[in-house]
Amino acid sequence: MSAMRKKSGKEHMETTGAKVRAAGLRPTRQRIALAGLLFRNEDRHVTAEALHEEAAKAGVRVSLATVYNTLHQFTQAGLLNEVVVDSGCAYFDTNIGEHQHFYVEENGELIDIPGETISVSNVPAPPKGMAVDRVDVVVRIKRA
Amino acid sequence: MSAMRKKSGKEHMETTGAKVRAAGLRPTRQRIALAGLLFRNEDRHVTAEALHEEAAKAGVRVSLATVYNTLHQFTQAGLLNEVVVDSGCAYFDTNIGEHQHFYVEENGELIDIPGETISVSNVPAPPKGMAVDRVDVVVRIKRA
DNA sequence: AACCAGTTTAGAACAATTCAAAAGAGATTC
DNA sequence: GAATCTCTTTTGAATTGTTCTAAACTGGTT
Repeated sequence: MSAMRKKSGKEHMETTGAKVRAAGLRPTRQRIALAGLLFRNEDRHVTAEALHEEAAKAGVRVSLATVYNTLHQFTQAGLLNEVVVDSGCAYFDTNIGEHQHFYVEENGELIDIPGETISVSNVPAPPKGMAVDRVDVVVRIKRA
Repeated sequence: MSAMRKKSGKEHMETTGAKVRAAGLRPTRQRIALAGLLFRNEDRHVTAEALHEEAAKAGVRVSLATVYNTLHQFTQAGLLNEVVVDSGCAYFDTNIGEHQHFYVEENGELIDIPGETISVSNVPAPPKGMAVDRVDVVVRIKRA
């Protein structure tokens, strides 16, 4: 994942289309464009609003509703992870591997912490009939 | 904290008033009533809406705006902890000690995990100029 | 080219939360 | 105990982030 070769523009569009298709989603103009923005370079953290703006700036006309739909579909398909760090605003992370985050409360910025770094031990067994879905760790930081 | 003796009704009101005053807040009827509901028995997790309803049922007339204000003031005063587990709804926890949570995604229920149970190690140093405010661990669980 | 199911769109609807202005109530002073 | 001052509460409107809806559109197939 982190050892990802940079792709040329055309090559990128192809892999992007394939990615959408592989997720079982019809490769529409909008989904390909959004996937293009999301999976272009390194790992990213976006909000729906931010991605919507970014698409607009890139000259792609997509409605906000579609951005929301697409982010959720990608998440469901395992292409994105939803990160909850703030009630009132949903973040989506292109890094789908096991890892954690620094959250800068001041400006809402998210920073990845590689998955091998932090270790969480002694997570107790959940109540009868329940199973652990995932363990989220958020390190909230502020100006020193 | 957990070895808290149960208080009689009157005694409870007194300690409640004192608690509000000690937090540097004027002990108004509303704040005392809400503190009364919050710090009555064991640890609790509430949303603003839930506490508002609860107050109504208890015959206390408080506006929703005041519930929000009060929850935030109590949080700022260190009487409550805000727990972020769901974008779209804020939880407040009367347990202000170091501890973590199970979060039942299905119904939005929060369950305390005692502070000594889970251990998180190797939290990396935050970026230059930043300091760790706190480390939140949420164990998301679902029906097995 | 025609067709259908799946998509997108704009705008309305919604839910949680905050804001603003006016009325109300602790605390303090006389 | 009334006047007063400041902090609080209230109501209802405003905001924000997100979802819904119905109609228009489009990718894929025939």
